[in-house]
Amino acid sequence: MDYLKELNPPQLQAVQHTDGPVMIIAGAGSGKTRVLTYRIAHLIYAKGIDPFNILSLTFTNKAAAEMKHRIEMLVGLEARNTWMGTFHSVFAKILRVEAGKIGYPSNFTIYDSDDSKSLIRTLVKEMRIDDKVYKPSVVLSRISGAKNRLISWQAYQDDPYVKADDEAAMKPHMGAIYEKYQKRLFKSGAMDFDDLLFNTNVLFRDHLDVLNKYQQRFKYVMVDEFQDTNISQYLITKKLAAVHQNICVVGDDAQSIYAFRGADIQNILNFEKDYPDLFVVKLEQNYRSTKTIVEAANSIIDKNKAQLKKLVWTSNPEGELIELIKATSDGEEGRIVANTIFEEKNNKKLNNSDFAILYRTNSQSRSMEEALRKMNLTYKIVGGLSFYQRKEIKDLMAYMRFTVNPVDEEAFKRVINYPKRGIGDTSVEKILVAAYDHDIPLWEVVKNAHSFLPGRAGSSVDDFATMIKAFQIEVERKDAFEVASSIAKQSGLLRELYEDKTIEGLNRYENVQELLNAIKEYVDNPENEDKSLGSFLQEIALLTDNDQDKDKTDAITLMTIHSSKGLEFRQVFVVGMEEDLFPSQMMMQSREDLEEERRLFYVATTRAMDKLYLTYALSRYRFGRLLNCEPSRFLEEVDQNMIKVNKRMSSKDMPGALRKEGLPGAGGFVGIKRQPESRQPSQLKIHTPSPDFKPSNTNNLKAAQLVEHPKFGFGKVQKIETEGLNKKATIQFEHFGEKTLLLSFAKLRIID
DNA sequence: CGGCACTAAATTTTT
DNA sequence: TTTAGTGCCG
Repeated sequence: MDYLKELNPPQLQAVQHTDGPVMIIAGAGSGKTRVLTYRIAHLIYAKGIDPFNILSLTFTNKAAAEMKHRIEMLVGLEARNTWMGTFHSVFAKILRVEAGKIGYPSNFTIYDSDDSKSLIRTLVKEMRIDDKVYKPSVVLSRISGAKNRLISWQAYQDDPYVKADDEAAMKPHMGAIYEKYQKRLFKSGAMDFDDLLFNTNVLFRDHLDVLNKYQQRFKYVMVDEFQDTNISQYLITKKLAAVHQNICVVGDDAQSIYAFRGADIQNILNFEKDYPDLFVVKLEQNYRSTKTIVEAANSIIDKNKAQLKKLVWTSNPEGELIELIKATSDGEEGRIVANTIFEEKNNKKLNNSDFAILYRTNSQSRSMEEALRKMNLTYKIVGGLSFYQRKEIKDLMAYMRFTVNPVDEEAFKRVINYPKRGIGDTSVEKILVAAYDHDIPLWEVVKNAHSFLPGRAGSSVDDFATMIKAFQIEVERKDAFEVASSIAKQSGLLRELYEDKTIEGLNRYENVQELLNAIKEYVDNPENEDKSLGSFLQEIALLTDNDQDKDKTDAITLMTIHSSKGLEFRQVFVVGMEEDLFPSQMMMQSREDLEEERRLFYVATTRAMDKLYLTYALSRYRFGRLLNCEPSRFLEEVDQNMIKVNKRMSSKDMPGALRKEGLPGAGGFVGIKRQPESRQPSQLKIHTPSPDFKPSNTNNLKAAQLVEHPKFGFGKVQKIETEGLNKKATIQFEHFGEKTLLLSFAKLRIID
């Protein structure tokens, strides 16, 4: 077969070894997507496998779409029948079909993290506990962490170690919030992102007939970006593949950048244990980048201790040296980048789309945008504040959500008094309390508002209910687009925006129109069989605008390094190479965190095909204040032979020299010295944690290590045990005796 | 109940 | 710097 000739030997092995468990370790730029698509094509072509029996899981909708497209080119339209999508979207679809089995309505709402946080905020308020201690984001990430490890709220509360940890962290109500949160979600007919995976696990655990159905269906299972899977995801795939054992995972431990979200590199290591007859292939030849870039990237990742050994190499030409650029301010950094792109475009006859500007945090896009605009360079921003996070979009979506699922509390709170219809906070509160006290569905209260709310407010709610009922009737008869347009008009939302003649108001109005266009597109797309509003909502909940990149215009791409994974560009600028920004200060709590940041840097550098630029500024606006910055430690970690310092810099300003002597003044400002290496607090405090206490990542904690616990003080690790999914450490504390703590939750600082 | 003015917090990454 | 949340007054 022709297509097999286009593959190198390891790639060929990966494609042809179709049966049994397979792990493909794919270095950056090693043709991973090609292998995956060819493998699927091979299954269909050569092995005669029905596309219906193939499941491929990815992490982003974009990756799924891209793969689908490429397979279609190889195999033709039949490829549409393979199941391909993100973990979240595939299992949301399955859950939608099977929802009744676990007590959910099939039109359940999917809460995004804003909804989740808002719910947590109300719960904390209701419980009358300190909202400074129980910040929504903190609580949510704790709950999310538990769910990713498949710890239910019951298990959470039953575990004495978890309790001890929460108490030690001065957050004893965490378990109670978790419980209320889940119950409230259930009552609202809603699942958050983590529930989609958690509940799939529950479904497969409690309904073997359902599990069996999908096991039979998915004879071949493939997982892309395997290094980013969390335990919950891993167990789902493992269960699905348990019968046929045809599971193929593709990943690169060097590109694991989502540990903060529960991704667990252990999955890669465990994989070998779970499948003893595992077939492993390493793809090590890089087809993307120049020798310079590949070697520089290798020199970076070499600094990491935790990694699988592999040797990425390329036969591509040497290429240009990496350019290191110093700017005095973030503004100047932007101007230099814009100028350089302008020159390179002219010199090498490149398109805008050949360039990418990558940064650690979304907020850095601003100075870049300004500079690009001044040079009249077209750019597009990927990610950032999502289209779907805009208020006006969320408002209209909330109307639609509430129409389809009128017990959705978060949607209710958004729309009940917007546009203004004279129903204030007190009335809303009364409605919610009524539903809560009598334990009846929210919608029942809204429908019979007059019996709970006398007078004006009551009749306003009645009118509101009448309106929603009218929408619901439309949902029965019309497609998503017709209903959505009708909702936008009848609710008064469109009028409200139309009357706002400010520029932002105009923008908002246009955004709503854009959403309606998107719905029209959805309805008109023959691939979508179910054109109901409910179906659309389900789909849209898992979309981010990273996914809708149908831009035909030739534009420079601006995005975070995280969202750049899997992409490539001729020339790449990695900007903001500064200490505390990249590596991020928020991340710098342990060696593991630093290694994750370093992998992120590795991902950034390996996006470049021809040329890489690293830039940093000596000062930068943050929180509206001008701060002095220091070059990133990562700059020293790159093989210096691969770097040329931009002319603007004299050689004595090399980052190495800079770091030792502090920064020369930047426009009159004196560089700040890095925090003295204050790892060890010299004096032992017993009850109160050290002032600089920060929990370490304890994944690799070993016996005999010294640790500090915020409540129990200092201690020595006696032993580490693994019990199911959880690792426990027995620690002998200096003043508190021996304690056993659950590592996934214990806040421990490793003292090295 | 709604609007205005003040304060506090946010900028780590995403399904 | 910007946004979101809160409190006070009409």
